[in-house]
Amino acid sequence: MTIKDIARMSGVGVATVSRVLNHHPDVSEETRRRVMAVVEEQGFQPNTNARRLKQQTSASIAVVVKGTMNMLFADLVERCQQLLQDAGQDASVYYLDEDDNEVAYALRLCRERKPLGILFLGGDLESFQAEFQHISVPCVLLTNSAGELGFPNLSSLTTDDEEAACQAICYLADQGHRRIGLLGGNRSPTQIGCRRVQGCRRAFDELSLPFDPRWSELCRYSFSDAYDAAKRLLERCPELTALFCLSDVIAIGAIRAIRDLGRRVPEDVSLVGFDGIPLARFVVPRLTTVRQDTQQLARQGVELLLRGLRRPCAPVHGVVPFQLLPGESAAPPRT
Amino acid sequence: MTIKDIARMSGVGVATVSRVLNHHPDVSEETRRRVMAVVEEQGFQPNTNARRLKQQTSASIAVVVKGTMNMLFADLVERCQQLLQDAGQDASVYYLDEDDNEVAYALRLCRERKPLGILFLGGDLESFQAEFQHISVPCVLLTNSAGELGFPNLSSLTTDDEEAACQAICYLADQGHRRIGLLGGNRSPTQIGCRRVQGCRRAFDELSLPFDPRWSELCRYSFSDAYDAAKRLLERCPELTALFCLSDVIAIGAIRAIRDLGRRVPEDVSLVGFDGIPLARFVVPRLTTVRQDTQQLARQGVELLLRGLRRPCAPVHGVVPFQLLPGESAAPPRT
DNA sequence: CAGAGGGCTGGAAACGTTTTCGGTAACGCT
DNA sequence: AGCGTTACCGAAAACGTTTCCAGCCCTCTG
Repeated sequence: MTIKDIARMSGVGVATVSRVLNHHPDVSEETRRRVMAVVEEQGFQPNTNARRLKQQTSASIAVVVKGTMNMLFADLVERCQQLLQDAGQDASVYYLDEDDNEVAYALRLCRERKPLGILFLGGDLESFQAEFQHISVPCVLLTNSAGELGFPNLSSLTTDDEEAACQAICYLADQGHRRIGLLGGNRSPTQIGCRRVQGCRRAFDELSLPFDPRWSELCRYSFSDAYDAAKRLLERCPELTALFCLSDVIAIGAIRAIRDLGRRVPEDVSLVGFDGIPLARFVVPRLTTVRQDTQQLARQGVELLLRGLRRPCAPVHGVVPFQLLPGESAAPPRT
Repeated sequence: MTIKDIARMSGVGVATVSRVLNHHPDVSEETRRRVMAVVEEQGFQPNTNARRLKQQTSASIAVVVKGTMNMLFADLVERCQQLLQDAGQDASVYYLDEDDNEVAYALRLCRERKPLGILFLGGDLESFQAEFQHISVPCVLLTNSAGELGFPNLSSLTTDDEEAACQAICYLADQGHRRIGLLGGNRSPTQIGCRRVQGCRRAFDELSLPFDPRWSELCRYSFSDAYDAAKRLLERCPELTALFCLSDVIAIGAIRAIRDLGRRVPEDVSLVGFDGIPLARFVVPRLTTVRQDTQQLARQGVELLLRGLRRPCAPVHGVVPFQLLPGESAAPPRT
């Protein structure tokens, strides 16, 4: 059953059927009705592949998730998918390792699947600008900023990582901590990790706190990597009384490590996380953390992408609010 | 950049390029090399839409995830997506609430998106047989069984929930527990919850353990719902010395509740979870749990679906192995 | 009444593949 | 030399749409 059959059955040309199906204005009301009648009766659905081949698009949105272990994204990807679906868009989700080059991946996607637009969840386009300029569909980057890059088809939405990290450190300092370690940030430090680290530095400076570069350990966003890194860090630097973890997942790995070292949270080591995933309220002890607003992130991000889809428009680089959420994992150090 | 360009650049016909790309045997080694060189150099990727139009195979696989909070699915969906992608299939993921009717949803998907096949992650087709019979594409149901339903286009893969639950209860009984509570199973008990509960009953019978219906509390697969349910259960029945939770997420919510009640895990209340999510090894205390083999589940499930895609074949209803993973959350009760 | 213009329509050319079918060259055999 | 076989290859016909373009008919204007 093709458009041709419909044309024959309703006594019109294929072009007219196509026009009816696409709600094209140039077709008389009477013809439209006649064609639609046949379409309905036959339960005809136009062939998606042919349609897409001709239109040179795949009619779906690609959601590229980088750093899949980060539980923040689980929430985010679900929200985005929901929102896109509500807007009548089909979304294909692609999960990438932290090691993968997301832009190269997206580029391949563009060639193979021809998505209408791309939603990046996490990832760091700054490192891959060269590749990115070959991507021409509208893109939105969530949880990271792409403002300085200045691509006309790229918007971004992020939490103010620097300020949030700064406040987290201040929170710990307020409690009396003076030797604060840093846990997280990729092996090859990403922009996002950098911004948070920078916030920490600013706090250290403002508060005249010491910072020894040895007090920092890089790790991926996974429980087990964080576990190992936390062990290394605390064995190397037992003088630390607090740790700022660049994500909640990392913080949870660290809690386990601290306990396995025979120390306690928060009595011996205080902990502040980042992200505010639902789990943070339920682990023992409850995490003190920076909550990113995933609802805003998803809502505005999808909005931005949809707008770019309708017609090209100037890129937006927004910041969504965060919230320091006190838990039980940070307390004054024992004297 | 099309196959035509590649043909021109490597001085062969389009048919030959196509043959090379499709690993067709009828092409000399020398020509193959020459063509591949150009393909690599240009980073050429054949147009999926054109390919699919010609091959008469359509669009993509729908992955319908029901019960998104269950962290087991986060892992599973990612694995499935990866495997499908490796097989050259595009996967669209759809997240559903536990309240949604997944079959009605899939039906709508079939009308609107025309997926090639459907992979159900979680969900309970038994309740929606009437709707399901209108779905004609090949389907695979993961983590639940659909054997008794006998649909020719529906395969399923599940852990032996009953046996696993039975072993979990035996494990607790071995430690000396005699008053064991049950936590989980949806408000409207799903098939999967039923099977686990049935396993428990069998264990109770075999071990001649008492079971008071008041010792069971239903809840969804979410931290907060589990938290509330655990509180209700333990306040109502303080005599319980152990809880079998129908998922790890529920167990984690329960741990929090138990602590907030001023009791300790495992000293006052022992806990066994279900699923074996990565997090289980990192929470405090480490969860004793039943590990479902997500790798097998995903691999075999995708395999089954792909086979059904190629040509209709008899449905398979498999069982994948599980493993009781001792942690620190279950210990002998204090006398 | 001629011509212009607008509303509808259908034919046909794309879109980028896969695959059939026939053709060429090389080779071995009688 | 003639023939059959084999190994490779290219032209061209699909696949089912969308869209450009040309054409028709009508109405309106001068």
